[in-house]
Amino acid sequence: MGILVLKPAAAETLPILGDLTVRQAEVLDAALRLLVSMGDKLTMTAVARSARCSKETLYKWFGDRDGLLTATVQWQAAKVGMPRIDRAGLTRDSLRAGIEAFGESLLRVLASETSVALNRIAITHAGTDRYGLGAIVLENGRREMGRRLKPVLEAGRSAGYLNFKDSEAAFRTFFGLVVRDVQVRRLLGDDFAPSEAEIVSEAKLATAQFMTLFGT
Amino acid sequence: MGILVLKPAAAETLPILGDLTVRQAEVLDAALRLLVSMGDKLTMTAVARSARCSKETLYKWFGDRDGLLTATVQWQAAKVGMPRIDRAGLTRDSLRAGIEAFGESLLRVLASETSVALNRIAITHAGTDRYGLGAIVLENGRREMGRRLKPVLEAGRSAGYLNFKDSEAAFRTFFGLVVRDVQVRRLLGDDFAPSEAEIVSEAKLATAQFMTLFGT
DNA sequence: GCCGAACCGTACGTTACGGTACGGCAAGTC
DNA sequence: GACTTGCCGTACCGTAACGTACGGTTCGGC
Repeated sequence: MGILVLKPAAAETLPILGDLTVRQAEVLDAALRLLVSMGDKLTMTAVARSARCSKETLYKWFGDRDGLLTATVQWQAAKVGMPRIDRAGLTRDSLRAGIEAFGESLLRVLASETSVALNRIAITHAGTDRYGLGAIVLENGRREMGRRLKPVLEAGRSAGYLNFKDSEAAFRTFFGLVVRDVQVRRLLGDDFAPSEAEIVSEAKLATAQFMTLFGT
Repeated sequence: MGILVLKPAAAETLPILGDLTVRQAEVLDAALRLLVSMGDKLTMTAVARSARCSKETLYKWFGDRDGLLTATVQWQAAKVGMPRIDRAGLTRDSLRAGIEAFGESLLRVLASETSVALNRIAITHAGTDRYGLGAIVLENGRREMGRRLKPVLEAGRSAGYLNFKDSEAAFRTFFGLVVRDVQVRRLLGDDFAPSEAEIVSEAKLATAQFMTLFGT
């Protein structure tokens, strides 16, 4: 539906969102910047001006405002990279280091201005839009993180370093220990933001706590 | 500002928000119901119709749309009750039970439809409104919870049952252990919601984990 | 160098909603 | 019983943003 069935006649395409031209990607990047700075007050005219394209083109490509928003969110969500942890040659230390690095990355992303803006827009539209921005953010954010870390946790369990019943529950506990109230406070506009040093030390602490709870 | 300096000439007032008429409270209740069902798409006309009052009255009482929204959020936020834990005759068991009850209540509130709607609207408006809905929700929600639980944690430490440096950090960890990804997922429209039994058992687990990390 | 398609820039129609103005009514006061 | 007060109901205005239409322009293909 909508954006996913785009069939651009042009040449160069990007292997994402079901074929986007580079021009379309540029437009989405512009939209993303505006989304971060203007939030939901983003207007079609502003996007057109910022991306130096016509509104007619926007409507032709993305259908309507929701379509553009959806494409933009998907575009960014797909770009976010969570580290893939190496499972070969697992030791207690490498496991711990891997989990810690993952926690750092998680916290860094969730505290970022872009993530906050994206989640804001998704939350705003949650419940009352047909494209399901919330579902997209959930799928590419929280769910994807789970998919990345759980195999590692299970490998750690197989190696006898970790002890838990349900890897989903273990992941959710790790998520809670790392993120705590940071995301909600940022979403609500609390103007605190963890420094890079704090991100590192908080991820370290959370990992230590996680190992205390689930380590053998 | 705005709503807080209301000087209604009428007789019966409520000891909140700087004196509200019961009629005004009725209007706010109606607005709250509409806020839950319509979210940010709530319209002044709809509120007026639902509360069976005129738009003119709405504007006279609350100034403008943001004023009404702010008053509604404050109205509800002030109604939410977190348990005040008894600090007298503290034992290991009573401490644990108190923390656990607090966790239950916290989770129950944050997972509720009303809380989700309120936080959605506050997040939507965060950063770009002059009344600071986000700040209000933060102050009456997350902050107030901290103010309630921290004295208890400190009492537990004084009694030698708990061990931590910073009570704020300890509270944030407890928050993370209890809430985990529940609030964000609900905000994003994930249609899972913990049952009452799950709320109880999750709070119990989180408390146990918290005691493992900070208990003596 | 010509053709057609895609695209730009912009002006315009439409709609929805915030906010205001005004007539009427019911209740309390003198 | 006239006056005041507070509120309802509704019609109305202004603005802002969505979505469309159209003439002019670029650009790839031959």
